[in-house]
Amino acid sequence: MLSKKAQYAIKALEYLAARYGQGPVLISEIAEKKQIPIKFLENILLELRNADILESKKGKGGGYALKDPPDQTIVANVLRVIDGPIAMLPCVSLYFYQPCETCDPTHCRIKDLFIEARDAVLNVLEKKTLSDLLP
Amino acid sequence: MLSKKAQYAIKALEYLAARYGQGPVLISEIAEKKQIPIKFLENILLELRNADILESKKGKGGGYALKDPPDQTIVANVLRVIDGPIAMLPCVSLYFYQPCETCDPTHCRIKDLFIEARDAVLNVLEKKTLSDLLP
DNA sequence: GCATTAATCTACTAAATAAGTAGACTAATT
DNA sequence: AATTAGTCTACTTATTTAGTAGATTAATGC
Repeated sequence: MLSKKAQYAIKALEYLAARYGQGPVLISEIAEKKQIPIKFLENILLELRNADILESKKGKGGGYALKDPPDQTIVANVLRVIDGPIAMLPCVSLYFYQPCETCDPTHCRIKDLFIEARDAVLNVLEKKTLSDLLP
Repeated sequence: MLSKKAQYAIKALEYLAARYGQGPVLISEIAEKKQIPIKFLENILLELRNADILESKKGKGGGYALKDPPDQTIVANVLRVIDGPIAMLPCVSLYFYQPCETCDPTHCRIKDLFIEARDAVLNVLEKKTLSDLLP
């Protein structure tokens, strides 16, 4: 399951995707329209900005905007920034790989199974972008 | 990510699949061979038994065994028993469905996306059985 | 250059879940 | 009756999740 944080992130990005090319959007506006606790949303947007998914501007006329066009912003990357690995086991994760201490590294059938599962999800989430969330 | 509990469950079941048809296996044997804390494993096996995935026998000559043959024991069901939903959002879960309060129920593009992701994983995990874990 | 606006940063707190443990109890054998 | 081995109830501890508070910094407009 995605965390609440990741769910909020997707909703906020959906909103920013709809406003893409129209200049910065206030955190408060996103929070109100998408019903997200504002201080929590601040943290989320900051993380997305530090991951180069968003850009921000301070002061009057400031706010947040997508760094790249909606069709360039890949859903899998968003989820990785907020929730970490998409794979179901550390030993089959592409971006958060960690070797498993117990299982035989030469050939593990459990590993094979979860590589298949991982590839199946990634085949969807790596191809989907924020533009797929727009009406 | 799967919980440690689910990872232990898979390993224990892999062991029991290899011993299928050879009578009950002791918890202590599984715990030792698969390097799982024994008291924790007790809880796990009990949950799997209550979910009709395992059967058990008390007293001397007792232990745990698969209820059905390895090729009838579906991995997706095992994961659901231990970790709950496989879907990434409550509103797209088949067995643990919960409506989302905020989003438009008539048509939600976020929902559509995560239905696609869910179907992709289930297409793997519903087809795999414990016999796919055997050598 | 000062006031205002709005994001940034540091540092918490509370609640829930994950991971594991302890010990008494029950059922089946011998 | 003694032994064996799973069952049940109830904890504890650590980690993560979800959210909050308040001071700080940067940009803009006058």
